[in-house]
Amino acid sequence: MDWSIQDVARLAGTTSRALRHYGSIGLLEPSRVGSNGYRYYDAAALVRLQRILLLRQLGLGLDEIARALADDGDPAAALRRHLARLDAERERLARQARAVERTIAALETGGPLMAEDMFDGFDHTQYREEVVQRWGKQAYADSDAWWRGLSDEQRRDWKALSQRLGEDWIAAAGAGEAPDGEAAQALAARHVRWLGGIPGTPGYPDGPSKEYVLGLSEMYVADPRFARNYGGETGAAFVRDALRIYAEREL
Amino acid sequence: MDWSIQDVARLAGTTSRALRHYGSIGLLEPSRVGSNGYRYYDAAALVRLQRILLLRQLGLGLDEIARALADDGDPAAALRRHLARLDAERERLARQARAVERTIAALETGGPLMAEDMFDGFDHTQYREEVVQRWGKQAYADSDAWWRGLSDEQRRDWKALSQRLGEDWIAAAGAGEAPDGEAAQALAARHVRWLGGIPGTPGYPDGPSKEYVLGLSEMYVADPRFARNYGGETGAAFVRDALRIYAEREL
DNA sequence: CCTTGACCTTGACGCTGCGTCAACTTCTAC
DNA sequence: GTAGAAGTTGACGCAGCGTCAAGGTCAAGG
Repeated sequence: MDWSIQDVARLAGTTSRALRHYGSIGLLEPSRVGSNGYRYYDAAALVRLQRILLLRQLGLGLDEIARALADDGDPAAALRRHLARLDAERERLARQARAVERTIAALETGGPLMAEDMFDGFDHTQYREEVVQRWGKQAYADSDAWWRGLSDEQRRDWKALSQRLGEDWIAAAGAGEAPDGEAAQALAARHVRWLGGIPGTPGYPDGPSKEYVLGLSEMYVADPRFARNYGGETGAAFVRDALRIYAEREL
Repeated sequence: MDWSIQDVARLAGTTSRALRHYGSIGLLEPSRVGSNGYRYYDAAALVRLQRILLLRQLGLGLDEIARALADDGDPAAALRRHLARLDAERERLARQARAVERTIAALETGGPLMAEDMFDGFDHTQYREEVVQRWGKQAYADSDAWWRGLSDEQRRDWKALSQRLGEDWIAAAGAGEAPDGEAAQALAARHVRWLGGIPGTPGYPDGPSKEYVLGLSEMYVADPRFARNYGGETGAAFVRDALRIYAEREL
């Protein structure tokens, strides 16, 4: 008992083209192929197709569907991963929407700021190049959209927070604390939480990955623009050591 | 005073490939091209590039950016349209997320419902084919995701609401009301609001479009499955007439 | 038996916004 | 003069099919 490709498409509410596509990528093979090349599908194939279509409607990619439906795949786990992605995407869109709103407001009150924004942009892009190189364009665009979405007050708060963190690091280094000591490790934990609040950091929103923290801490030392925030080269080295220890222990 | 493609890319924080792409689609031409084929950009081009990149970071497509930056384009209007799209997309994702959550819950409590869901799906797809034909796959997928995202209680509520609407139509038709009378027009308004609550309807979430209402009302008459909900062919004709008048007047 | 029309096949381009080779020419500096 | 950096024009790749194109197959009717 089997059906032609058109029958199946109608039954399942999809198209014959999609079925051929699924066949060509090995996601759903016809149960039988006639000597004339016609594809035929049996009930088992239909069940599998229903599962595929359900997962598709929920927004999963075909490769993930394949993994989820494999013998050792776990559909529920795949769905949970997907849910996390959906939430992240939704947050991204929310940030972008806020950025768009503020841009509209700026356009309407301040006139065409889009040109005057230039130099701010240029200054900004000294960092951009590096961020993009190290962590990808998406990361930069995300964090930039996040920044644009903040209000002036929120930006002030953020700057103050960042500055206090820097000052505390400098103070700790100046006080002769040990990088693996309690004070430095507490600062490291604060630093990682602070990082986690920046969208676009790899691993957001679960918190930054170990590699990211390690790479970043090296950058603090290597790059004078960052090092300056932590009291120059020696201060940055202290930050790096403390972060490295923290990352190895906790991440 | 102009810059090479690499200079511009670095200054603006993008890549030479992107600049060439913008050139090839006519979005940003170099201000000058050397006899050797090298591209050079002047300050005006840089300003335009900054605008382009700003809009890109806000998520606009290149074609919309082109329109927004054209002489007769309105950047603020483009941004507002974009904002509406962002919100719609966010809602879509929210619905999809809810659907995913419920599917996870169903998977974990009821075991593998994904197969048993089949027949419900098959029954469902009697309509699917037509909905897809008339209003596109996206519309169907949206409304299906919406339906899956509802709780059992919400579904009961929805069904009750729909049924009451149908009963009220039948009652009005039976009472000999005129399609352009106050009672019928009030029902039509209710009907349109009811439609507007179904995601995936063309025009959602602003309310259904006039064409959609007109087309749908014809379908109520033509298709016995829908006509049944409104008291058969004569009842459906009454609904159609009332809706048509309402649509012409109000939409 | 032949035609018509519905249904099937494989193959290939299109969409979005570039990243990423590839193969070559040109400029710059030593 | 030559290495190396930077420039050029193609062209493929990605996700998931939609959409021709060109042609073979099959059931029904004249």
